[in-house]
Amino acid sequence: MKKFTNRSLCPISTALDIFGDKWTLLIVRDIIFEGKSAYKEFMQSEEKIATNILANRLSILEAQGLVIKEKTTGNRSRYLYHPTPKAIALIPVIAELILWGNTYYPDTYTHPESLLAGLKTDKMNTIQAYTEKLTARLNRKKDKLD
Amino acid sequence: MKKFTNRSLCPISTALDIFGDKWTLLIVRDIIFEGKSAYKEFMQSEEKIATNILANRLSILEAQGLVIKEKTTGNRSRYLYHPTPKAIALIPVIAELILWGNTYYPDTYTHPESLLAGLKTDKMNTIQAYTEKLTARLNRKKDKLD
DNA sequence: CAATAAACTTGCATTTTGCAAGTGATAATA
DNA sequence: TATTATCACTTGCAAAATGCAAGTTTATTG
Repeated sequence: MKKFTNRSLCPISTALDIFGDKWTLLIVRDIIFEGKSAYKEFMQSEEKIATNILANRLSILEAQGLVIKEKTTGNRSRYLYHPTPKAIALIPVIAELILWGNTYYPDTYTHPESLLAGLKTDKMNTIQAYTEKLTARLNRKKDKLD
Repeated sequence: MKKFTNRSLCPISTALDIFGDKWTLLIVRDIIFEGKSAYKEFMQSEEKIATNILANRLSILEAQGLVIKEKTTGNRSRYLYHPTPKAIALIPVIAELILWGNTYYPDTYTHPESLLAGLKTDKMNTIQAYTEKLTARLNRKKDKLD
């Protein structure tokens, strides 16, 4: 089990204490930009995460309040992982990562392709659009529970 | 030795292949925002990086073209690590990390304190100011060599 | 009700991390 | 000039994390 420790009161190191590894942000990417929500879907990503690592990271994301785990009934996928506002707030971070990555490794690309294009031509609006879309979806979910 | 592998052509995963760990970005933080350049200075950071990890990460940063290692003479510090444009281009990523971290962990703070304040009140200008300052310093260094 | 599938868990070898101690080269000091 | 100190590491080793394959459990479909 990966243990959680706060190494300092630096916001950067605090953030890295949570997702400073090779896998966690890829799961967030899948949830936020690819609309994935099932365990199986995360397993299918190109980077081939190991199943025990995925289970571990999902539990950390849940414990840190970045995802909520929903139990469904009568469905093939029995659990669904949804982003919280705290995860949605990572969109600007990931957006800058995408731009940096593609600047220095130009043969990289995103799913969907329009994401990278959008960030290049109008970063602010692209970030805002994704943020609002996911926030709206989250609010609809919340309304249903009332 | 940590080995470098490209897990996919995703710009995010490509970026994480380089600095997807708990330490690398903290070294970049020290270089960029705290003006550190000597091995000893990195060792003194609050997070207490182990000396073998620091040596390993510096060699990776150098190999990936994020820092250049300068040999000095007649000085106390015999080697100095300077950021390349590729490292300077990480400023927006780190800036967003700072904002995210401080939003969800409000008792965190930055060195210098003005950095966090600046990002909160005028993100774009703060990023631009740091970028230009470091780029100018880099160019002065380059001129000297001509 | 048997077979399939989803979401894990377990076991184990390999790799990475963390900690302490040691080393070699240069620089300051007596 | 000899000695001491400092810097930038390297090495050794125990502990933790990762990667891979196989197994388990619960629900669902034919």
